[in-house]
Amino acid sequence: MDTIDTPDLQDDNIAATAKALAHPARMRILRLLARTPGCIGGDIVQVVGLAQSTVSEDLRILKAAGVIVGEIDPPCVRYSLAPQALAPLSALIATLQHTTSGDGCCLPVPDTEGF
Amino acid sequence: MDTIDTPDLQDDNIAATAKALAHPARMRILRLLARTPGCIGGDIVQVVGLAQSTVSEDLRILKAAGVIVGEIDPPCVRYSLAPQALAPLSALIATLQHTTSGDGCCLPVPDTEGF
DNA sequence: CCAGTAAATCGCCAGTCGTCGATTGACGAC
DNA sequence: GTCGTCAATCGACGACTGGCGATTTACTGG
Repeated sequence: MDTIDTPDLQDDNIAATAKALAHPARMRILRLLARTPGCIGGDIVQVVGLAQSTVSEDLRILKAAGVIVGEIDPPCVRYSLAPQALAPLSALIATLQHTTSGDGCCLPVPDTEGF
Repeated sequence: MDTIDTPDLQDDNIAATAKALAHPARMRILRLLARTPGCIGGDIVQVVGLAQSTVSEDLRILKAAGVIVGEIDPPCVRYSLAPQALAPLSALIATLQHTTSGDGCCLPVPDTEGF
């Protein structure tokens, strides 16, 4: 397994992506955006049930991690997923899963590199 | 109150898994274990270059998240990956990545169009 | 028995995170 | 010009995390 030889620069990037996901509220936001691409900030505030400022902060974090994008649509802002940002993390997880197991699902390693 | 989100109680679990990955040192440990299954704690301390107590704490976190297991081999402890713990997180990421593309796997993907 | 090694745990500190209310900024409507 | 709405930002607070050294525990070997 030479494909996983510590390219340390990517580690921080991947860790940042994982950190963006590592919060139930942000995960809810991502799920919501997966179901409803282009929904506006106010809707997200309703769904996650936190203060508007808190949700705005979470959206900022997700935007900074590159996993969502915001399109200004004058009264509001429409958010959507930017799933290509998940590719490095996905590749790492696939590598870890690939080492000793082939269980779970039908596809062994999804090729997320050339997405 | 909320009407359109998933009733999935695994959100906290997935967030905890992501949190365990969301740290460069722990990511290094996982990469090392992918390369060298069954290596002992002392080797991990050498590789990550942090204090023994810090590495032990990171190993505890990874163990608590279920992504590694430790087998006591009396002078030492041998650690290995437990990649099946990554499956829920992997499934979530796959869902997010495939919101608009669809896939032939067993995961139920919400119907969305427009990519 | 005691000594040695490896891992886990403890106590502490500094830094970051999560959350909130309040405020500000942008922009269309009137 | 003024107002209303929505999002972003600010300031503050408590809670948690990451890191370390020091200590304790568990087990083997003499």
